[in-house]
Amino acid sequence: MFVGIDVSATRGFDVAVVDDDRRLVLLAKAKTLEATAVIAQGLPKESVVAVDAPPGPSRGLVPGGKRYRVAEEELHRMGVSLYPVPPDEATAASWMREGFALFEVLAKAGFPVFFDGAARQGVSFECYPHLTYRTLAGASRGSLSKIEWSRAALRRRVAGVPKDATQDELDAIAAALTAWFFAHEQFVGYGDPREGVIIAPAPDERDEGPLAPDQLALAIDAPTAAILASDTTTKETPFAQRVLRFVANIPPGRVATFGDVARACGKATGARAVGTILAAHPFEVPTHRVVDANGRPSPVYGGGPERQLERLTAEGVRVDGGKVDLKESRWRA
DNA sequence: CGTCTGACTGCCC
DNA sequence: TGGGCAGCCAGAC
Repeated sequence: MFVGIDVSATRGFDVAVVDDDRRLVLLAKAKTLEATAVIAQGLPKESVVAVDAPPGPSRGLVPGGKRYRVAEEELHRMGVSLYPVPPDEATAASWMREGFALFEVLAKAGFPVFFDGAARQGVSFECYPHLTYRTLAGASRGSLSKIEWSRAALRRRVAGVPKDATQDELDAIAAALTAWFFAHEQFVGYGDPREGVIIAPAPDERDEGPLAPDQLALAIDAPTAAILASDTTTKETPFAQRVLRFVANIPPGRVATFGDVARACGKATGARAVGTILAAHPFEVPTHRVVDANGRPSPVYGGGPERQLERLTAEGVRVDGGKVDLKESRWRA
């Protein structure tokens, strides 16, 4: 089985499983690391697990005392940006720390991290869905929204992708697909093996896509399936999920405007709706990192706008005259 | 369903 | 610089 896991610090783990014919056989959300561990333990030994998160901190191998990883350096040179992993675990973003923990769980379940050498089964590795999409759909996203672009990249590569899949789910499927390419010796790795590599597909030119017609079937043992079934509620709409995922990924010390979030989530004029969604999830994502187009905090932020600015100040954001310096602190994903 | 409201924006004074 | 205002989208009846 080829397994993909999308990690979110606040909303748990999305898990996708693809079989050898590239049919999606399982798509579910596990809210906790423990639930994910149960899934991992139920996997066949010869599975390959791809995770959208780093396995460990930077080892400082980039010349010049840089703090990020070699993989980030290499991808940056290719025009692919990703949030850098710091050398010290304590300052890593919470979703990164979830990733570190997940890789430990996977190792215990019989899937140690792959560092280099020939592809083999019974391993886990880091992937980056954005990079996978880029390889499969082309570098330019054009006028497509992120989710449309993601879906286009997976079309004809994986059978059985639900029409209403969220971005989290698509990312998990992209990870599972990356595991498939890895196991079929069609992959490239970025980074230094001593530190950890990011794996991306390198599709064979003769690649003809999934071999079987669309169909969904559970191929996991019953106890695991039962746990998944009880843990699969996703009440948010796809747009709301994208918004929450995006905001969850704004790093400490950076901010985004409501309009930035709306644009990144595929609805350029949906800034107001972003506010609606954040208001409904005040504790699940770092909403203090979202400010208006002038850099001002929300008048109705829990605890007051001053509290929001305090939190930002504590993260190192410069605040002046009741507003943040957007030029300096704005985050571009 | 239709209608209303809001952690928004850009544009016009 | 700042207030008014129309347009916008998701969520709540």
